[in-house]
Amino acid sequence: MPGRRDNQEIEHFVERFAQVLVDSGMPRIASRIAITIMTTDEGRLTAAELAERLHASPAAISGGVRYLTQVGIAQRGRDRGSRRDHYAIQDDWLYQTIAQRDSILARWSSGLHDGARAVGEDTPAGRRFAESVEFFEFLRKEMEGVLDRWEDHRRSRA
Amino acid sequence: MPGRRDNQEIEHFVERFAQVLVDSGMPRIASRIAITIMTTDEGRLTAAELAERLHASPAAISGGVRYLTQVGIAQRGRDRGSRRDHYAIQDDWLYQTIAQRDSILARWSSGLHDGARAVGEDTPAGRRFAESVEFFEFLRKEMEGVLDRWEDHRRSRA
DNA sequence: CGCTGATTTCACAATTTTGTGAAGCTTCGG
DNA sequence: CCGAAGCTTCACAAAATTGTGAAATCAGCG
Repeated sequence: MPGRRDNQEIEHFVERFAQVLVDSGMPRIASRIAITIMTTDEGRLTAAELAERLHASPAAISGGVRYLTQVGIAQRGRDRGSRRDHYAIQDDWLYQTIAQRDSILARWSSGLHDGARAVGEDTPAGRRFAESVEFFEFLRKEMEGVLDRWEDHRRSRA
Repeated sequence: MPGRRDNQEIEHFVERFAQVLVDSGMPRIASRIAITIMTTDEGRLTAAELAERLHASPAAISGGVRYLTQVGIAQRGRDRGSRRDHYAIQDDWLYQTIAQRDSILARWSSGLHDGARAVGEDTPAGRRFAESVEFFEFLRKEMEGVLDRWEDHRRSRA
């Protein structure tokens, strides 16, 4: 029967793509949780469902969702009449994650600025640092534009 | 005496900025090596000099420079008449590092594409994945433009 | 209120990462 | 060729990360 969900294939996908996110610095359990939720049509799961699908302990789920809610990727919620929390991700959480990279670029930029000061702005090494600062500042400005254009693109498609 | 190199301040800077790179996924020792070389006016150091400045073993240096040369950040070289290799970084190694992110975006994109297939392209979850694929493909195209504009900007300034 | 199920916290175990010391290999100069 | 300096490799130790089990806490319902 085509169109039937193949849970084993989904599990495989989750583990594989989780590694991609882990390589980008997201904690493993948080990556697995976020992707697993993303594979559901509703975009939400309870802690117990997550524990079952991921073969992980409630403690691990607890830690993972804490991370995800703190960085704004997931929100906790609870249905009326239920005792279980559920966790939902925004449809555009990957976009949000990329958008938040601006603060990372800022960190690089200011770090490099410190480098220029440390070695002396008027030295060859200092000029090398200054050049890098410029590059990262350029990047930050450009990324703004890129994200704006994506918004336009997306809206114009709807 | 102003303009004198303050080695202790430079050491502090190296360790601090190394953490920034580590958070972006670069191995610690490689980060420290790359930044230390960057703080020299010549843009190059020998393995022995690196070991001394970083208080690290020759083995650690060996592993670090192997990483750096493999990813194209540093090149090994040797002066005529010397027995020591030295390691140099490109002035634009940070630019190169960012430019290489394209392959990372590609990995995300293809991973998300797999996700759409795994859950079924015609499901709500599948559409969510498809949207993300589009976003990352958009990003890849835009980044090309951004880097080109940086090149122009840089050239026009020289 | 007190019971029950859900979630969090905490100490610890398993795993992974990272760097060291020592031995081995390579290369160059004599 | 030989000696020595420099570099690499390998087995292991130290440290950090990550997830578990069990106990504690919390929340809603009767």
